[in-house]
Amino acid sequence: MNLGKLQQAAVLLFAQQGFAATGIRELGAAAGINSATLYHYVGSKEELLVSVMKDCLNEMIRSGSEALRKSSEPALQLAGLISSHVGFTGTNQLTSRVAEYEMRALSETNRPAMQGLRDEYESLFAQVLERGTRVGVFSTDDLTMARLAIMEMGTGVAHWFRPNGRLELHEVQQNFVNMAYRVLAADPTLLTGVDFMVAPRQLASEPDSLSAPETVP
Amino acid sequence: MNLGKLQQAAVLLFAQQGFAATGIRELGAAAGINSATLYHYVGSKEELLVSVMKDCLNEMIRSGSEALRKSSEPALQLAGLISSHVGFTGTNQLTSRVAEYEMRALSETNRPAMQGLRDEYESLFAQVLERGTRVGVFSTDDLTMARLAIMEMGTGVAHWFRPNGRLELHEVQQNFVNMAYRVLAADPTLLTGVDFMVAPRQLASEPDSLSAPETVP
DNA sequence: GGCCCACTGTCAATCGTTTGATTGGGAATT
DNA sequence: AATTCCCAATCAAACGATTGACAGTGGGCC
Repeated sequence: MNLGKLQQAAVLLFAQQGFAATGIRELGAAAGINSATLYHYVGSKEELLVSVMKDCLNEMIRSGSEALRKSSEPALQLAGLISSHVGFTGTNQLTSRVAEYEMRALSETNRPAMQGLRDEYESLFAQVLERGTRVGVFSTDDLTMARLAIMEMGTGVAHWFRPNGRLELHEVQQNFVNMAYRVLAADPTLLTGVDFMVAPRQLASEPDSLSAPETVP
Repeated sequence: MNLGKLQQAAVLLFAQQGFAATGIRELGAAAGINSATLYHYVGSKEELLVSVMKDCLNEMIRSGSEALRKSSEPALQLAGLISSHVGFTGTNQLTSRVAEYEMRALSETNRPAMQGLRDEYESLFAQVLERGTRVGVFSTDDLTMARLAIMEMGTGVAHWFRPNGRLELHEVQQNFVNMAYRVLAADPTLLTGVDFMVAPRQLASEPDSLSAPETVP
């Protein structure tokens, strides 16, 4: 037993039922330990959620920043950033869903810090879009709305992507870069022959098998 | 006191803290009644959630279907459908957020019916996109992903739109239609001089004042 | 002998729900 | 018009169950 295993059990249950609806006895049972033993690994139920969210957001920021460093051209930076975003979201579906949905479950003690990380991550997109617009590679009626729309559609990948499904993750990444380019009226030929793809890392908190409820299609 | 007022109080609390984290005493206090009185209006806490979700999804389907009937041209139908979707989401932010987030809170008794309504709504988009692609007004690498992306970015409006903010709702509707057209490589001149806009209705469950937590920007 | 890890058992608090009693005003009957 | 009746609306109180949390205990392992 270790924190990672506990996080996995927590993420699975939090994603399925929500933080508030998940009891610590349930968490313990899923992790194979007694509910009291849980307090040897984490100080409280909320602290467990915080550890998951912190790991998630930090990795998103790290991966996104790494993507930005691969080029100085805004259009290519955006491609890398979206590739990172979609790749991470597809690889860590449940964890990123928990990090998105359960922000409201945090107490006033922890929320500002987590919201700060989220804001920091979103600012990566804002910066790239602003620079790209300034140098003229992007064109939109409203840059703020374009940013929100692009981020949101990437985040949505967590809701429907299935490994071993019709599409490989790298295809999804590529396609979302294309769609974002269209939204921004960016020149898609800028991408030819350039490797902007970022290989996503799987978090310790992400359950291996996606035993999520599956209404077989 | 009536069901609508109760729904409003419920939606506000469910949107802020989630269904599971909201107690019926809290619900009663917010509605100005005793927790026991609540059971004269609804059979259970879950039934209260179901009534909200049912009203919400039914109105989304009704409004979307109405938009489709205003034209037989897929590109214009899509414009109306997106306008309806964004308009509804912006007008009923909290209600649609609850309907989206709290699907998992439903018991096995109620979830299939609600999920069925959601599927029915999504099929409106699928049909229009499929027809538009068939007649050649839309062009995408992957139609399914485009549909998911377009729907998701519209749904995201519930997360950031603020009445009396920088943008009017009709501007947001227009802009999202434009962005969807770009994603689908549709000809924007098809829209000139055509009134595809759908006026959104406010649900009884939607709280009037958006007294949501506001970290003043 | 120490040091972890895991257990049992228990705590007050809160959960969703039900009960029983009380109100007030409109409908029905006299 | 006066009286009786009814029923929706409301309440305080309490139900058993469950919650998050923790103190205390013991069994392995070094």
